[in-house]
Amino acid sequence: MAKKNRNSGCPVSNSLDIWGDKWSLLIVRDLMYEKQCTYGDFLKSEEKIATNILATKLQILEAEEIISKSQHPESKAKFLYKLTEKGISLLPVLIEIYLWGEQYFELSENHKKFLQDVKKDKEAFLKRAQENLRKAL
Amino acid sequence: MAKKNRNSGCPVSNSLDIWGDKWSLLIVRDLMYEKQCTYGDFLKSEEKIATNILATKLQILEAEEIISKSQHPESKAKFLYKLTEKGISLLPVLIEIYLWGEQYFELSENHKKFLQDVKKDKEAFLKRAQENLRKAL
DNA sequence: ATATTCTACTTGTATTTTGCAAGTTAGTTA
DNA sequence: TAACTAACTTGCAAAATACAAGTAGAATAT
Repeated sequence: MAKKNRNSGCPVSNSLDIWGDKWSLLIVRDLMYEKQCTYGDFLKSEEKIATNILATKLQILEAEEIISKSQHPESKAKFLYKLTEKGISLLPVLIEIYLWGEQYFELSENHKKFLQDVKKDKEAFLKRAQENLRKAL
Repeated sequence: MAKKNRNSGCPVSNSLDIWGDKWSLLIVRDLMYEKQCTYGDFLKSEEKIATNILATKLQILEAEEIISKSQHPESKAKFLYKLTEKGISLLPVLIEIYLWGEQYFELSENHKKFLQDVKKDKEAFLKRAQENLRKAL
């Protein structure tokens, strides 16, 4: 699972090479909400990612230093996944995707509530959320 | 090439179902820069998309009303692809991806210049760029 | 202590998507 | 009217995705 060579010179292309797929940003989304997740937590989320895909994507995101993997303080059988600083800096991207999606899809109540919060003051929300996530680093 | 059923309730998941891949946002990027492109223009861009993939992605993006296809005013052999309003509203997403990528990749000179412009005043840039694209609608 | 369950995966295989190379067809240009 | 261009399509190989089942070590229940 080595890093691919990225030489496009375009930051969009290089970024999409890492997390431009159906699942990576959903993993980041889960970590934005939960701060830290176990393997099982990811499996539980609504979109029902297949376990082998999850394993692969977690490996890639860890290799790219977007997430980190650490021991669970209460069990040797569990691991905790968290966003790194590089992952936390993806929040503005994620929020803009939320805001775009809001315009064109029917949302569930919890997502509506989340966006209400975001839209009150986007910059303030981001700052708050990112600071909050940094505490878990 | 029918639309898939999207019922996740999460706007991120629903959005990624449409354009969560390596190529779709690069097509949007090209249209942000160029305003309107022919099929051949897309093929010329740096990342060298395969022609069958391009055809498929253009179809999907058109079906999702993110881009529109119209006759070229000067030739019956050519078509013009443009961003729709739905596509234009993807610009904030694209810009945040640019800004994220800037932090973690080496950029080419033209992308550096572009970002310098963006960073002077992000909101103003977006408004200007979006208004500019709307003129071509 | 040991059998059962839990947690984080891995493996096998089918399906879908991506990628490359080579057509094809209608419209344009020499 | 022949060559060329533009926008695709087709065929096939390779890779990614998806589903189902299995495994190994740690925790829990008996």
